[in-house]
Amino acid sequence: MNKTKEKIFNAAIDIISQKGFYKSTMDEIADKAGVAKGTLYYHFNSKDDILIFLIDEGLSLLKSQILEKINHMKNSAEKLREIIVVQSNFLFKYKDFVLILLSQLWGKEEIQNSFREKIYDYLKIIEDIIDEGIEEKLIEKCDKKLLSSAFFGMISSLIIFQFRNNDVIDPEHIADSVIEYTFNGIHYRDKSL
Amino acid sequence: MNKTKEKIFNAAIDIISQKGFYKSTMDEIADKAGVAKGTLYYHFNSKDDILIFLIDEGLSLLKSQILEKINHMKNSAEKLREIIVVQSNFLFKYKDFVLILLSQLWGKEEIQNSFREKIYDYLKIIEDIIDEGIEEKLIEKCDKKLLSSAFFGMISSLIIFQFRNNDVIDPEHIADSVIEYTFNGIHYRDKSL
Amino acid sequence: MNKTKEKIFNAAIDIISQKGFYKSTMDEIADKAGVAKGTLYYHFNSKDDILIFLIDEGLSLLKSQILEKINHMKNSAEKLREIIVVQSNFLFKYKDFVLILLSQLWGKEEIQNSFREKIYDYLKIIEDIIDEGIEEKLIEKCDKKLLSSAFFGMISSLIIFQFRNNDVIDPEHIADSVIEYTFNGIHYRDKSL
Amino acid sequence: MNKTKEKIFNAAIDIISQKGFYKSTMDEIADKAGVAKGTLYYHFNSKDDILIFLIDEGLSLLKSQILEKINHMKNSAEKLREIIVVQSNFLFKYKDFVLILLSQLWGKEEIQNSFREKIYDYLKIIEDIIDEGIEEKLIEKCDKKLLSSAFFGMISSLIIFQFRNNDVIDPEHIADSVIEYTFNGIHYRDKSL
DNA sequence: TATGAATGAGGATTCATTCAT
DNA sequence: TATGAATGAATCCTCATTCAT
Repeated sequence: MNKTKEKIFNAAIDIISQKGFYKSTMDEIADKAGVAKGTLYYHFNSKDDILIFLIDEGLSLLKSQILEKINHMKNSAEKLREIIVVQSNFLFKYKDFVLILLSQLWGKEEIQNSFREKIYDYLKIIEDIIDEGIEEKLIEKCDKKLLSSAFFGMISSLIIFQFRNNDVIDPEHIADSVIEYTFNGIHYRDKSL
Repeated sequence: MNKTKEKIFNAAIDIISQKGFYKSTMDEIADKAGVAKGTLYYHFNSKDDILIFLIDEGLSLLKSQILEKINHMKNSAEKLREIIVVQSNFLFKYKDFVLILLSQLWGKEEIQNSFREKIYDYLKIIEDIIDEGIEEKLIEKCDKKLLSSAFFGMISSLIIFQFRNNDVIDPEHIADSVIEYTFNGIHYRDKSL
Repeated sequence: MNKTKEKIFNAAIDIISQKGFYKSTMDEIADKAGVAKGTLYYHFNSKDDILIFLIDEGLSLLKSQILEKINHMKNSAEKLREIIVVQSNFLFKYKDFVLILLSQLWGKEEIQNSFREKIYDYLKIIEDIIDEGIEEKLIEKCDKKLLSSAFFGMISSLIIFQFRNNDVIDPEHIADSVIEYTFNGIHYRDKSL
Repeated sequence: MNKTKEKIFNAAIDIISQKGFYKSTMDEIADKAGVAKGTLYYHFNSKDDILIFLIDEGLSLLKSQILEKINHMKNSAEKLREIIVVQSNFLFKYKDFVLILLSQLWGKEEIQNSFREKIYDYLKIIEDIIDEGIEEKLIEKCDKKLLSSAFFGMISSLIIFQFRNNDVIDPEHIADSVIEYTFNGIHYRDKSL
């Protein structure tokens, strides 16, 4: 990504997360990037193209961060814990990107189908780990597709929690809570025994 | 809601869930509803106004369905189970509405803030039950705001799971799995003992 | 004019003078009049028709007020003086009507041509008096059509003066000044002689 | 003003004077200007903005014409005469502009208030000269604000006279008559003495 | 006489995209 | 590579008018 394209990339994240994809205009993005509108079309084929590029870059980053971390781990439960941590941190570091992504997952149009396909690729990573965990008897038998969806939705929607609390929350706390919740559930267990 | 307004309401749900709010046009909605474009504006102030009305009606329905069910329940764990069941069923029965709702939760504009406020109201119901459950020692101590967000996100995102499986899924199965997951977590427990 | 029509008439004057004819809507006029929109169409054929009725009624009133006053006057200079007084007072008493009238005199469309024709009828009254005055050697020979136009424009535009001074002006003072100006001009005359 | 903006400017004057501001459409103006509708919005923010630009340009031109002429005059009576001449000629040369201006002076909306403010600026020029004239004992003491309004209205409304006579009038004749009328009034004076 | 729900033609405005420079 | 003036299809919204009651 050269200098100009990067300026556009950052401006697009900024503007689109602020106003939503459809309410963002090429003018605004160009303005924010400090380039002429025509320049956008030199680097991207269309407005949709910018969005696709954004999503691809963001998801690639998330995937690579996760794979890098869990690469040399052996224990699948540990891997899942790490994914929760990485995804939580990613949520806060790249909040604007995540907002754009989440706003695009619910449509029935072709472009949104393609975004969901990319999410499925990501979920596959999680599913594979769940599989491992089941095999290793670290994780209960379960519907792994269902679980990975739930897993993804649970963490992502925490961004709503973040809105509600005006951004003053601690990613560590979130990750810990989600790990506890995910592994042990909310059922009360008498610890006095 | 009179006859005409209801025709518009149904057409709007249909069109907007299909194409997304911003790609839906007033012409299409009017066409689908079988009324003239001007009639839309006789019953609603603006396109936004239709969306707001949709969200309000949908969330009211969900809330009333849940409150009706848990009204005469005593056990808070039972109540949470019921909420999972109702919300899961709602997800499948009113999939189109849920898609519209989910697509609107991630923006920073005033209208989306207002939608999130309405979600918070809904989450309050869940939080109160969690509180009860903690008091009754049926549920572990936890961050209830965080948990209710996670809870909502987990169930909602199952709609992605549904997309992935081309709609051939069983709401019962989903509800059961989510209940199991939520209460006991995914940690393997040796049942041979 | 029956009760309902009068309510509409007054509401129309009010709304149209406030927002201008084209920015006024039938809804607003009906609202202000306290009747249903359909009722407007029972009493008038169209929006234009309301405007025409307004102008006709207003100009008739002005004409009748003037004719009543100058009817038994003999001296044409006195008559002109009286016209200035009446027209000045009319300007302040029926300011809203005058504003509507003045806003309509400058177009090239058929309806505005018709309004100007009505103004010409009014100017004829003045011209005839000027004629008398010239014959009686009370008024200098002049282009009476030009003069009556100037005369009308001069008084009417005083409404601009009124705007500028936030309505706190004295019609008497205006009438006196215009009379003095009209008859003697602004040329300095040495009164010490 | 660049080439395209000038084309729009001329087209707007033409169309708006013909049909009135509110009955003129952006389509018509674009057509007449020989540009696409979007081009109008590249050069102006809105339809109102075109009107404001028109009024500003026209009044600037009138002011500069007058100031240029009276700049090196000493005698204030001469200056007033010159203003009458210039304004009369302007009336005929830029009849379309004057019609647009006059149609906009009578409303109570913000935009019309702003137009009147601009007229007040113009009237100030006249007032100052009246002041000078009074000081130099060339003009009788009078209410200069009232007089400048009357003065403006008198000349402007001659456009009605022009309508009435189907445009076949002589600006020279008008200017002469108005000068005579303004300075000496219409009172008969026995010249045989 | 009076109502007000429904209409639909009309108009202002937006904005992604193009292209000559 | 980069620009920005120009485009015009698309879209929201307005509002005078109609008509069944």
